Amino acid sequence: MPIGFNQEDIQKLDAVVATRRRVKQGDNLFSNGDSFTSLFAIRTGFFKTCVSTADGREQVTGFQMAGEIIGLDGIVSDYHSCNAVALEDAEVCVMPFANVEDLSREFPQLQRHVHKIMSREIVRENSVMMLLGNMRAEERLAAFLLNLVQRLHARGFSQSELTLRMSREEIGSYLGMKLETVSRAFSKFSDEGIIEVKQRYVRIIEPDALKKIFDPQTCT
Amino acid sequence: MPIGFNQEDIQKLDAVVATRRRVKQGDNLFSNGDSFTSLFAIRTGFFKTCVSTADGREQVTGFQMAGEIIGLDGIVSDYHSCNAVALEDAEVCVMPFANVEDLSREFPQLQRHVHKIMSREIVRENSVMMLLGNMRAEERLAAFLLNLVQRLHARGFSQSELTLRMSREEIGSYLGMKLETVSRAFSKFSDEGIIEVKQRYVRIIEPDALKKIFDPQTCT
DNA sequence: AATTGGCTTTGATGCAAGTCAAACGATGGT
DNA sequence: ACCATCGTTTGACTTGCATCAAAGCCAATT
Repeated sequence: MPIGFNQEDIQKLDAVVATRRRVKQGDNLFSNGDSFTSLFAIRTGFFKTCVSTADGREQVTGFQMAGEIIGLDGIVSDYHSCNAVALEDAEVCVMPFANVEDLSREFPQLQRHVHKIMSREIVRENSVMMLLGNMRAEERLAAFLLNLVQRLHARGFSQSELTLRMSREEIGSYLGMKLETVSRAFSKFSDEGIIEVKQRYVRIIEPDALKKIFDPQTCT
Repeated sequence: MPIGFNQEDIQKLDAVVATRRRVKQGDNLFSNGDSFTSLFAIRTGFFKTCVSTADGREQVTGFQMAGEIIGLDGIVSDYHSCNAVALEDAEVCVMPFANVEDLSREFPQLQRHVHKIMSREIVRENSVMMLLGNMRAEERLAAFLLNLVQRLHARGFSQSELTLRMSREEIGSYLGMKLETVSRAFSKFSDEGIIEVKQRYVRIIEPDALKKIFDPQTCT
């Protein structure tokens, strides 16, 4: 929740949250084609969102963790155009979008907050397009790891250690590469002493080396 | 502008537009790092938006035509994170975002409209991610052409003929491929009699064949 | 302790797209 | 009309990643 509200406001703002909902690992919070009614704020757990073609190819469009909002894809056409899958047991706040809009009109701060969340998602997707369109496999993985660990750090976790919630295949789908290529890139980084990998546990030994792979110019 | 307003409302809504602005071909409407104050509605002309890395690689993130809104990337951090370049002489309506937010609070219809525009952009980017992550060169170009001609048709232009406003290199940047690969894909489609190409003029002879390339399953 | 199944790693090979290079074609200026 | 410039096409070659295949690792189950 954004800052700048008094006690009284905060009580009203609680009204955006209708209920909470638990989602078991592997279950969908919502699916492509579901009618859209609510945004979801992740309280605990970890999600992926993905779209798929008619012939079954799947593209992971994002990974979301506690504090992030999912469901924005549904606003435009009143039904969802992607799937949101829990990668571990999760709990979300259900925020009926009608409530969000009503209260946004009352509280400019909330209105601004909603706009920023949507804009942030647009900007994030811009940088994923850059990743997919211009970068090579190892650059993609380096950028991915740095982004993940940075977001986890902002939530109070370590900035050098993490446990991946997703498989090699899901990472590959997000980064536009095959699971074998993901695995090879992990092995390469590991051989070079940049990271330590043990299954889904990753420790970043040389963050600067990762940054350099991701962006060779700025990091001499 | 969305429907469902009466005469009086429409007059008030005119207040979102502060001024108009002309942008010459090749000029930037805004650039990465510019402070964000306004959204822009394209009246005439054609734009590309693009982001770039420190080492100079550029990724076109979208092409925008009359009636579309650009500048949404600036909301989250109050400065723009991409460049918007006019691909032909253009005119835009400048809509100071403060006005948009103020009037959104007054007119739920406008509020909804703004939300939908942002959501639509998120969904569009999702499908570009699918293109970049999962599709091969010819599929990407087929999808691109179909999307372009569909948007032009919605504006009253032909559904079988178009004049590209962008170079092979810009198409390639958008689709994550090199200009030579774009050119080869055009030549291939042309050899197969699916399209006719003469520089930037393109006539779609077999739209169904394009759809089939783009999505082999659903279009038997 | 052995078995099963899912995920991951590693190796060998093939291919789509990138790179390099040259020629061609349009366009605009002198 | 000519030339310079820029964008495009095409060909020959290279390469990074995908594909195919096999083996290894780990956790859960019997």
